[in-house]
Amino acid sequence: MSELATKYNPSDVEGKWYQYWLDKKLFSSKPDGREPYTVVIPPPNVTGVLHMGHVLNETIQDILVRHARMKGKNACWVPGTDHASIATEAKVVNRLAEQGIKKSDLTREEFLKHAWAWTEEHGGIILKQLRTLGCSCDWDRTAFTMDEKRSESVIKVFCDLYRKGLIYRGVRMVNWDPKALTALSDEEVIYKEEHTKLFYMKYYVVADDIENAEKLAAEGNVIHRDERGYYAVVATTRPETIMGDVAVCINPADPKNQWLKGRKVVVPMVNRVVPIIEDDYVEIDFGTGCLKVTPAHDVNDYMLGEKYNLEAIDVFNPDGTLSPAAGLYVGMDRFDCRKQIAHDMQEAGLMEKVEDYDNKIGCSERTGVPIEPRLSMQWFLRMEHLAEIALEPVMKDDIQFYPTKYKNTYRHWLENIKDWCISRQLWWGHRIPAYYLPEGGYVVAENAEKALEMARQKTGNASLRIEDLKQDEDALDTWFSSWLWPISLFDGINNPGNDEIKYYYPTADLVTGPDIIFFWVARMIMAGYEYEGKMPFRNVYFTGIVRDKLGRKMSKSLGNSPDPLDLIARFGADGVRMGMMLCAPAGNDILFDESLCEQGRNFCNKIWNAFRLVKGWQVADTPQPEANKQAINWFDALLKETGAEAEDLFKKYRLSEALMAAFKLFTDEFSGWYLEMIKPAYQSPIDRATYEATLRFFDILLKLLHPFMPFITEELWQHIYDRQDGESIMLETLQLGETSDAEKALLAQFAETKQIISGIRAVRNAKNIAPKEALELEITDADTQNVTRQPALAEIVRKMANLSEIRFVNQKGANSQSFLVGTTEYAVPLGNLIDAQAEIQKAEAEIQRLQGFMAGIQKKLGNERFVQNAPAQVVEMERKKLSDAESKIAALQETVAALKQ
RNA sequence: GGGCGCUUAGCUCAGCUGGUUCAGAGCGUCUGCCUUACAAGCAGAGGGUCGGCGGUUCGAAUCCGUCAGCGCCCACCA
Repeated sequence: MSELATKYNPSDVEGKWYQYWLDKKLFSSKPDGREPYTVVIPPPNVTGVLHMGHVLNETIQDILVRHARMKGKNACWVPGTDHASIATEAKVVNRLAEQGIKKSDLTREEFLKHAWAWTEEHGGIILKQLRTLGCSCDWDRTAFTMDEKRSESVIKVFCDLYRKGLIYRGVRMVNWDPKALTALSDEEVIYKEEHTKLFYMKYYVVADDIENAEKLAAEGNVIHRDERGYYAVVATTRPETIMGDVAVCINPADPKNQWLKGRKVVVPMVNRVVPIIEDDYVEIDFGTGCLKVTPAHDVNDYMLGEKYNLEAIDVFNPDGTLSPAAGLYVGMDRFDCRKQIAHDMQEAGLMEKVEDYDNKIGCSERTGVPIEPRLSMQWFLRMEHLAEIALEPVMKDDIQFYPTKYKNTYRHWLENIKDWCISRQLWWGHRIPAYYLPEGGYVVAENAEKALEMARQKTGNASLRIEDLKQDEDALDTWFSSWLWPISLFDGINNPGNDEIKYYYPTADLVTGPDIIFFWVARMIMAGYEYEGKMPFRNVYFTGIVRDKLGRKMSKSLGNSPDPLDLIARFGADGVRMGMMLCAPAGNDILFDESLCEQGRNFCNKIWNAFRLVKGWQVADTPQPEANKQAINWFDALLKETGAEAEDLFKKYRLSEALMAAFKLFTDEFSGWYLEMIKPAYQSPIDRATYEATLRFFDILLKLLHPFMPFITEELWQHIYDRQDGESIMLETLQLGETSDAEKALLAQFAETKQIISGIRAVRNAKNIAPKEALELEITDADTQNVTRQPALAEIVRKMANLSEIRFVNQKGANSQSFLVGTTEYAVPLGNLIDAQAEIQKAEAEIQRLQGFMAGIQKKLGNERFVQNAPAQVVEMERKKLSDAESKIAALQETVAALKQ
């Protein structure tokens, strides 16, 4: 190790140590007597590839897991992937399309064969990528939401909820994705702002004449008439749905439209005669106050349809083209139809006007296409009960959210929850275990055999065969499997109360993005209480969204997302991890910039070089200098103090601050101060006691840093001492203990010592004196408690500031430059380098400032209400400030006097 | 349309229930150094009337009100 390169090369060590950890099974966890610490990975999509969001998320988890492991806990981080039904199915469909195969030409079995092939080909790539990041997952536990155990769990839970009456089937208005050809849950719809048009269309009134037209107009009615007759004007953004119109609705209190009450109007183009109905749902001030009612294609219209018993005419095919029921434009895409019908109505004189309009359109989260509200038969899960059991634990902080602001979001959702549409018209997923009977009706059962038994019982027909039953074609929503993840990973659904679930559940921390708080977090809490009677995790750490330094979301289309593997290749995994963590306060968005990784890499290099220095020393059995002894005591105290600070930050999940504390400890305190204090003169050996203490410090520092930077810390830890095969820093524990009062005093003394040294260096800098040139220091004799009265500290000051002498004097000589530390003045004699005039000016300015400062305090102390009301401590502090300022002024006045001589 | 959050040095952020010498950190900037661990470095310095206004208080970055800007979430105005 004595001929180490001056620069750390991560690629030399990362692969080596990861393999070592794997070979020695260091990530593996089995239940034992230790306290468990469990984390389940938010399963990435099985066919996904690593992006910066993952890097953030998995780095945080790995830090927490490694930290817990080093606290002596039995850490278990379970990895796995999600089948991501709709996303994966879409990818498979696309690939098949490239090969000229249409999904509709395949049977379910054939399609699934392709899907599994795809999954095997691409599946798990992301898990391999996590290894390059250093993630310490127990890979033997790798699970998949569609593997055998997890699938069994899902089906079992479905059946259970069905039997409890929480799952039902029915025709409802659902969010339909015309591209994926499936229903979606409300959570899978995202609203996008869009510039559209508002079309004002003429609905002619079925009446030759309107009696009292003038009187009605005088009362505020707005009556339209042209050469063809009277008409109502209906505003819509979706003219292509008029073929499904079955009524026009007005607000009964709308003065503009009183004249329409009880009348009938003709739907343009289709010439259907429909009634005017009245409901106060309609906003009087929107458009013309006339709403066309299309129960099959709008949630609210559906509600009106139900209320007034109107027919629902579905004018669209599942793929969003016009259906035969439309009668017109059959087969045309809904958006082409919109343009066409608008044009045709314009031609036919049926369009009053067209305005620009900004609208929010619900789009499919996965395919991006606008959602079509559509009536269809779906499976739903009732949520009232589940919402109820999931709310309180979060409100009471049994489950703690970081940051807490998400509690509000969580509560709001649960308090306004709607039933969960859990069926998807997809093949890739868990098939709904409902079996339809030949004579109608269905049974729900874990498998076909059980279903058959139930069917025979239900029908009384003993000759019923399995082939007579038809299983539901639909699959379950992906989240219907992932909501069981913390339980199903330990097989708690299939084998309730087994040793693993008893030991590992509830898990400790969940790390995830706030974007899936409803999709996943809330539902895991529901399932946790419903099936284990306990919370699934104690803490939820919500990460922010990774953005670029301009604040833009990272995306493929913007091309602003760096490839994590490329970053790792350039900066090392430790460098990337540190770069990520430096900008990652919980819950805040992450403004990521490559230069942060550079900082991480530089820090690795710093550690590396500190190691080179220490390991390069010759060791001799010489007596230990007193100064070294004190430096060691000081650094011991500092380690304890910083260790406790970092520990506290860990508890608060302020990981970037914990890292910063460790970073500063290593860079500033250890490298900048401690090593410089004890560093032997060039080519001189170091005494053994100091050397060994230094190795011990290095060992502790590496442990402190290990959760953040696993690779370099392992590499160097292995080289500090001779280690046994199988040993690893990740298995070490770190206990530093409390700082004693004596140590606190020592820390204060060193703080002062450092200030003196910095003061002298500042003088050097200001006067451009080379570090090699030794200086002298004068301190007033009156300061009997000065830290430099201690020979060890004086020695340190001498060494670090390159002084030839420290003198205690009655009166300092002329021509010296001075500075204050606390209330003590330190003077550096500089001979003719001193510009007396400038020094006097500086000192006088400082005196003036201090006098102003004193005046303020005196005023405060002169205020009776302050002295009466403020705590004694605070008043005392003010008095101290006052007397300190007085001393400082005295010292400065002395300086001025000396300079003026 | 509701709700939540944010606004502190050039950038990213700490500053908890108001009071430890006229506000802190990292990065960047500036100055000087190729000093025999590290120029991916060292030493030092500069930089903020804590978004605006008003209030409570002996005392406010911190509490209250209000305005402005930004962000997020929820919501059935076609």
